[in-house]
Amino acid sequence: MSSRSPRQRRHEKTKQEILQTALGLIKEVGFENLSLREIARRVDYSPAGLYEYFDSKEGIIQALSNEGNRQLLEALSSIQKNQSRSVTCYLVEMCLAYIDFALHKREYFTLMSNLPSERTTIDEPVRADSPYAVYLETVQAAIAGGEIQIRENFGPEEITYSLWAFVHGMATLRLTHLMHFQANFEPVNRLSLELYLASLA
Amino acid sequence: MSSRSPRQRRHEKTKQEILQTALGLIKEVGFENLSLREIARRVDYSPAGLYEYFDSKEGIIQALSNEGNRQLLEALSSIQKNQSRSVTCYLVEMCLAYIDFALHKREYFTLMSNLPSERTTIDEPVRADSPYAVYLETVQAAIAGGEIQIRENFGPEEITYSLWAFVHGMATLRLTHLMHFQANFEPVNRLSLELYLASLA
DNA sequence: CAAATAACCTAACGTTGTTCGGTATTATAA
DNA sequence: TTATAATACCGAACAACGTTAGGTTATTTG
Repeated sequence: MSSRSPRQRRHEKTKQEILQTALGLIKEVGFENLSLREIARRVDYSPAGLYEYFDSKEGIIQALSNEGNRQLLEALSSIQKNQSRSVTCYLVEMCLAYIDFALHKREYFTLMSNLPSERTTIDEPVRADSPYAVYLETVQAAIAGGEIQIRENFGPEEITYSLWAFVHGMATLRLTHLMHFQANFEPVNRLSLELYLASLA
Repeated sequence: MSSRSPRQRRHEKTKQEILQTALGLIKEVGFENLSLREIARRVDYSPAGLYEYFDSKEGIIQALSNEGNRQLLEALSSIQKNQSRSVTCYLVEMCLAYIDFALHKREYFTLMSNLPSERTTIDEPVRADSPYAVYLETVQAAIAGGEIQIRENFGPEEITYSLWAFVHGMATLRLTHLMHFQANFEPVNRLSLELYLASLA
């Protein structure tokens, strides 16, 4: 698992320390105020020293985005396993889990929102380790089980996209326009999603 | 309409020139790379000179956001007048207009996405000149016409919110994650929205 | 033990947003 | 019309930023 040489181990360790510090800093001051120099101060390095571990500030952000993607993937996958009802029910829970992740790990979410997918065409394969893939898989299971019907120009990918857009909208709205709105959106979100999924049957 | 004194007129004019220059700059280099000094270079002012017209860089962004809000409002309102079918049909077109605005005037849209609403509670009144108000009005018309049914914990505001989240998700996804995806999303968006609205009947 | 590599720092460069002090220019009031 | 006040504008500076170059020390490898 960990690299053999002590040096490589130390390297990996401080790399993680830098990342965790950066994450905490984002939590404190927000993504747009993330400062490489402040990270350096907190890990007790000179600004230049960090460049031994990351190519640039953007590199740190990239690494954190990947980690966030991994965590979101994990959050979504754990839903699929822990329940045992209809597939559509899974779907709703997964959708709500997406929103939950956005709200409670917003340090990660705001990072990830700015990164484009490398898939440029419907013909290209879906990245297996993407949240989208998890949704797609579940939608396909729902179709196979007859819980969701496909239509003209509205196959599994289109359905998955629309669900993703729905929850992504709920999440981003909550974090931006509605950031100061005092209310629990979970019931409304759940109901909306259930209604939409019902219309796909 | 315009202020009486020549000085005030000139002031307003260069203010607009600054805003337009800033807008063009955002179009060129993106919001995150907007530079006050570069704006100053292009309008042939010293950086300090701009502070006679705006309190800060943020002030310029604020002004542009307001203008964007005005334009979005106009785009949405024009839908309502030019058509003459069912209210639900209006709604779909208005939703698609939101996405259209986001894609074709993304300089404005990206600005606006970062600004929080001042409404903090469901009890506070809705700002009349907000896109949300336009949607809400139309949803209420649809309810009054019997095209949409309200439910427990799912009144006009909740329905409007869910629609807004839906289209906002479609718009932001298209501009971030799916920015390089080569496809026309309009048919899928339309179909999704029609299905969702049908489930509200 | 020598050579090579990795780790780290100081100093600097070119940016950025913003403020201060001063100088013109224009409008207002006597 | 002239004195006073307000506006418009700029040069210079400040503090902060991301990044790079060059150099020094520590560690690993041959």
